[in-house]
Amino acid sequence: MHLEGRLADRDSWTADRCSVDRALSVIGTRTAMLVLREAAYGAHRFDEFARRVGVTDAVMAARLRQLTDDGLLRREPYREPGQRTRFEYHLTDMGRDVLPALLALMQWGDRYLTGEDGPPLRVTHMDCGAPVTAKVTCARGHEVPSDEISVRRSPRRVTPDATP
Amino acid sequence: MHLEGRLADRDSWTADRCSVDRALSVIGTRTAMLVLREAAYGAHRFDEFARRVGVTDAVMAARLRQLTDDGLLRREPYREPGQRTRFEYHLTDMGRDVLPALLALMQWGDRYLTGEDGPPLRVTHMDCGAPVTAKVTCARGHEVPSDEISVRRSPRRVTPDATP
DNA sequence: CAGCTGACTCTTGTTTCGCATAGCCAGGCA
DNA sequence: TGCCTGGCTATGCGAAACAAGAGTCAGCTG
Repeated sequence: MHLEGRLADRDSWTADRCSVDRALSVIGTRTAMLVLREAAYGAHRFDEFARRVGVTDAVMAARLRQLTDDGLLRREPYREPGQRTRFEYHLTDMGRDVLPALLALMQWGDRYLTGEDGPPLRVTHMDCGAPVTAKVTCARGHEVPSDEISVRRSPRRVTPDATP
Repeated sequence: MHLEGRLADRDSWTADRCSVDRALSVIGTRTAMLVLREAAYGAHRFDEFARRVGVTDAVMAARLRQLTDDGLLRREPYREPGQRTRFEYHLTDMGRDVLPALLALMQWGDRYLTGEDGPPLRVTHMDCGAPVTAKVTCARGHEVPSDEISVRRSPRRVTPDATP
């Protein structure tokens, strides 16, 4: 990673409240990530989340509430025959877009933290059967190693008033 | 995401101690991620980490120790003229490979959690200048949306004893 | 030698996360 | 009516993360 422009002098700035930090304040807890994992696997209902994540209903209620408040889940009423109305939890676009981060974490864990019998799950592309990974790529399709990444400050958009 | 084979019956299994969970137990704290962010930006020395992450030296000492113990950082002695020997912290391969997850988080934060003035940093490919993102792709190069992802259990490799 | 500095370490709160337990409340069922 | 069940809430507790401040220790400088 190469810092460009004013960023190059690392003594002159800090990355406080950067996007990584902000993201972690929403999905930085273990249970938040695991709830999103289960939602990606297709879980929708309270008891399913609680059982599969392996937490008590109190913790799960708190986490589901936080994630809906933050906009990653959407509550939808449902009604089993002979039961009262309850709520299901569905991923919003915001929640679904955590998937790359989740896959990147899984991949890293697969690679460095599984015992000798390797990754427990295999993730593939349904259409072609090839294994799926989270890759760092540029918009032109190159896979980008860390030493080819350039970081600079976004230009402040001060309503540029595009004169022709 | 589609669960295949025995996984399809979500009542019959739970994903406890999956790779996501394992990964979170190593890099699941806010400061661990931020230390890796700074290391990716090129930080090496104790006071630089402490200052830029914005934590006390006590917390930083604990975090650097944990990350070196876990194998994400490597301690290397250095000596400033007229100073005693001190240590620098460098990313190992294991640490560098967290980058995709870090970028995915940054990207997600950029998209959903920045104020109206948008992402603070622009990340590009040095060679071609195109923006860099963490994408979910298959080995054949297709970009894979979440509904085209298939998950199944890895075949247990029980020393298959390949008889010809 | 005394004093200083930088990298840690130790101690003492405070906050947050998660667990355990108990209680609430709507509706079905006896 | 009373009981049961399943989401959800409330309270109290232990563990961990982090802050704040003091202490340690090696080696340089005066």
